[in-house]
Amino acid sequence: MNTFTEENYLKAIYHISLQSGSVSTNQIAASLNTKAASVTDMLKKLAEKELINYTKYQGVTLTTAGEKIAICIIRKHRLWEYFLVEKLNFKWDEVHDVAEELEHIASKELIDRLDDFMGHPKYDPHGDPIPDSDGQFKTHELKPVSTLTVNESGIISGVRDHSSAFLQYLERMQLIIGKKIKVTEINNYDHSVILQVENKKTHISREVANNLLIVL
Amino acid sequence: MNTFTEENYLKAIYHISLQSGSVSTNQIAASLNTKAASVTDMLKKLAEKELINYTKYQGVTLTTAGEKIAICIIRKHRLWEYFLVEKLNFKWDEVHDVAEELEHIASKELIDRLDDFMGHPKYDPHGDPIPDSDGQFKTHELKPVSTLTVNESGIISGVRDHSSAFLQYLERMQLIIGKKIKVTEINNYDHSVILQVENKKTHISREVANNLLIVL
DNA sequence: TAATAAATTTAGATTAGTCTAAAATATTAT
DNA sequence: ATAATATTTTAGACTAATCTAAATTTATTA
Repeated sequence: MNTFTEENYLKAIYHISLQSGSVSTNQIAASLNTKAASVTDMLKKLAEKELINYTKYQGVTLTTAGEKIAICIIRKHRLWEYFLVEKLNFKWDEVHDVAEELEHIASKELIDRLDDFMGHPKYDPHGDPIPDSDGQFKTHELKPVSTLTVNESGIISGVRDHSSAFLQYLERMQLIIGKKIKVTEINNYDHSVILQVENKKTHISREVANNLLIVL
Repeated sequence: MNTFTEENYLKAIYHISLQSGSVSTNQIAASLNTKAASVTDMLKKLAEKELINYTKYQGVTLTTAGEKIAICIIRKHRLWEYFLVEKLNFKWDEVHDVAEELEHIASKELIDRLDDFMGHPKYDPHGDPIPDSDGQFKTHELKPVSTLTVNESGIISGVRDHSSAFLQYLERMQLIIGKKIKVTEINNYDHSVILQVENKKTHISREVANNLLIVL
């Protein structure tokens, strides 16, 4: 088996590669709050175990084996987040750190039973898809609110920023997963957006519109 | 905070001291499957942190601070065991190893909410008491079946051996927590015991009778 | 009570993960 | 194309936890 640290590196590489394809040493260091030198050491170790493809100075990609582990960790993370919110009444901005610990509990039996217990949820509390026990998952077609034009509408289905500051802001604004929104106005000057949410109007900045995701 | 390893040492010291008062280096080494030399190193570290009272060659006891941590770990272990059995349908002989991992999740909030979720259970699946969030707990007066005389009866309420072999044996024999038993015969030669359990008679060895605990 | 045995501690090494500072390589901009 | 800059790697050191082997202390027993 792999150490917590190895698992965290694989997960970080997976997440970064979803956005930028190949992954650099510095990106990993930034994402894990560590130093580039430490990352290099770990990359050698992971390459030795054939969990990543690594050539000096050229960045890394996950091997099939490495990706499988990364997805397994993500499955665990998201199932635990779902559990914490749905069963233990945590708020969606409070669960990340605890799930970071829980995701490293090894037992596959545990996570599959937890999945059963909760009825095989497809999305976690932030709208991210939960891989099934074979690592399969489907993301719905998500678009930032900022890509909508006036009169277009959609259903809030995810976030691009998972920080608790952002999540708390959304909760305060009642911009919650599952709610239907409609763009009623876009400010030409600062690109801020006015939304119709149920019977209220809500004004959000371009930055918020960029980080709030909907399905049409 | 303390490392997993430190927590495991404190827990081991706590458990051993319940049975034998003061705790020796070798007892700890045996209990943690490690070597006496490693234990000595850790004892110095724990003494440095004032979690144990330690004088060279004289064995150790927990300080108040150390005991508090040990009880907190035990609370977590037992609550998770309860969760695994009651909510996720694990068998009572399957939960120990997973709980050994789960008990090291730091969040106090998590464990208190888990406790709420399950309705503040007082005993874990093996009959061991679950400390409350202040570390308080009461053990019921447990006696081994082997201390009963003919015609005495009691309710199965705990075990002294937590090995899965023993737990599986008890399950197969339907000697399950909560069941009422009555001693109908004691064999003078090998001290084996015949029990009346519901409408069946069950014959158990002295060793089993020693490790099976009842309340009167 | 001295000799032997058992338990414990010290000394010195090892592994995993991390770090800083310096060296090597890659990228960019003139 | 080459100098300047940025990125990455290496070298060497540190901490936590472990180990074996040797030394020391305590306990036992003859």
